Amino acid sequence: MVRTRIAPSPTGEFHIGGLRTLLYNWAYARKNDGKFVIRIEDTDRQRYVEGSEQRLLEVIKDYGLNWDEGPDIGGEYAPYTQSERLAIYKEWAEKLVKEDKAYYCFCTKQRLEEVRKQQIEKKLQPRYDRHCRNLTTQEVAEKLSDNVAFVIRLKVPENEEIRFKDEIRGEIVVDSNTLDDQVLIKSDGFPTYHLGVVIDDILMEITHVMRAEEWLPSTPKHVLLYKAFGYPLPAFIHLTDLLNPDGKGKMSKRYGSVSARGFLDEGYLPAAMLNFLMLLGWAPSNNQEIFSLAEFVEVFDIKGLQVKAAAFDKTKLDWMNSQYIMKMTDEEFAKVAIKFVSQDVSDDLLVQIAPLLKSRINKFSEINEIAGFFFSEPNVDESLFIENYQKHLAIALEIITDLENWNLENLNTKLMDKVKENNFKTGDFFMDLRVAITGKKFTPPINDSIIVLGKEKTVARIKRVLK
RNA sequence: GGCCCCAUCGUCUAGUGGUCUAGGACAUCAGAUUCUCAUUCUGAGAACUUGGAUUCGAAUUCCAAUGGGGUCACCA
Repeated sequence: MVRTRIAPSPTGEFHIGGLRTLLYNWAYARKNDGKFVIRIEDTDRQRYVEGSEQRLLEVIKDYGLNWDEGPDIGGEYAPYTQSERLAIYKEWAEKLVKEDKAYYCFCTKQRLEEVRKQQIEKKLQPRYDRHCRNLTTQEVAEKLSDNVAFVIRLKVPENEEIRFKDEIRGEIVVDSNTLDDQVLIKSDGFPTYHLGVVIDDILMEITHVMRAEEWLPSTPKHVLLYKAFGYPLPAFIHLTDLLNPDGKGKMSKRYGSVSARGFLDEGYLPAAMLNFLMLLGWAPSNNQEIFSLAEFVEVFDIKGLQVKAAAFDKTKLDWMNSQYIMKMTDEEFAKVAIKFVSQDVSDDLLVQIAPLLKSRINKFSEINEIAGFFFSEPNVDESLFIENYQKHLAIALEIITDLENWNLENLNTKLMDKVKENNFKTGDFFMDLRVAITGKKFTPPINDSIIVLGKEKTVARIKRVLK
């Protein structure tokens, strides 16, 4: 049975790249009738952020995704929070020590720093000098009984080729001599990521480890650990990192929000975000662009995963989002829009203006800019008017005031009749009307807007301009 | 710097030795429709990093250079 997982740390907001990793893991489990697991890796108590775990779970739900086992719902392999599994890590690590695959290290932080400094001065690679690697059992026992602070380190074998297969990159070979004796258990008794992740993936029977490319360099250590514990390797799949829009460096806050929540707050639709994300680093063979979640699960295939890191270009995201917005019903549109409108407006009004806005916004945060004049009376800058605008407005006012059947078709014909009758330039006439009503030169169709706005408000706005 | 990964239009990508005068999408530009803007439609420009090797034939295989990314913690 396929079992995938994501293992986020509660250290802040959930990163958009993490959401993509989650999406692939989720889809792969769904496609293969497997299980998708969320495990909280909270072994760094320094960086722990209160409440972030809760927010993480919430944002995943808000994106419309779910999980089969996790810290909140439990499961067969509970607990799913690493800080609740400390005894396991300790036991497993001590077993490694007994088998001479790991060792106690009593070096102080100061000594470590000193060693590192000297290595750098001598232009050597900074790494642990294995000072404690060959302590006698006697020495270890003494220090332990003296309560000297310690860590447990992995005894990386010498002169060994470590091999593993990445499902999308092929075989990767690393010389064990380039590896440091990784700390497994920290002096506070918590495991490091490397220990925790391997033990839990073994215990939780994770079959496919799909994670970001940044983990690739530490995978050899994990391979060593799997071997040391005597378990077979899972399938490793290293997903490309997400790069900044200019392709320079891992995606950072410098170019805007990078949190999964942030994009929702900006007015991107969950389905559009997911659709955009699935195509960043994965492609189907048939060039299809728009995918529902269900379709994605249907066609998702590890073979389509990219090996080259992708730049996160918001331009295409905006287009993608606009596609989803245009497909919404007016009611769906209103339901989302109301969360972004800065004033109190009725649901009914939003449903009415929805058809005028759907093709005009890329994301919902733009709604006040494009539709603000529906919600409150705009300021009108007279310099926007064309010469002799009073004449245009006076005529329009007359027509609108006398209009009996308040509907678009009627308004269109009556207005156009007058335009022809007076030999106005159509564009100029409507531009003046537009500016008087909205205060802007770029707006939804003006007659449609007038119909929604109603006679009373329209008349008042024209009169206000005419004084 | 050591180690690891990678390299097709500006961006996301299709492409697994001949059908590639390299396809699609976004973006850009031009045109059509239109009361503005947008939508929609039509069209255009735009790429195989370089150098070797293998082969009758290479975007596709191999090697090297160059370039980009990642990683080198008692963080994940």
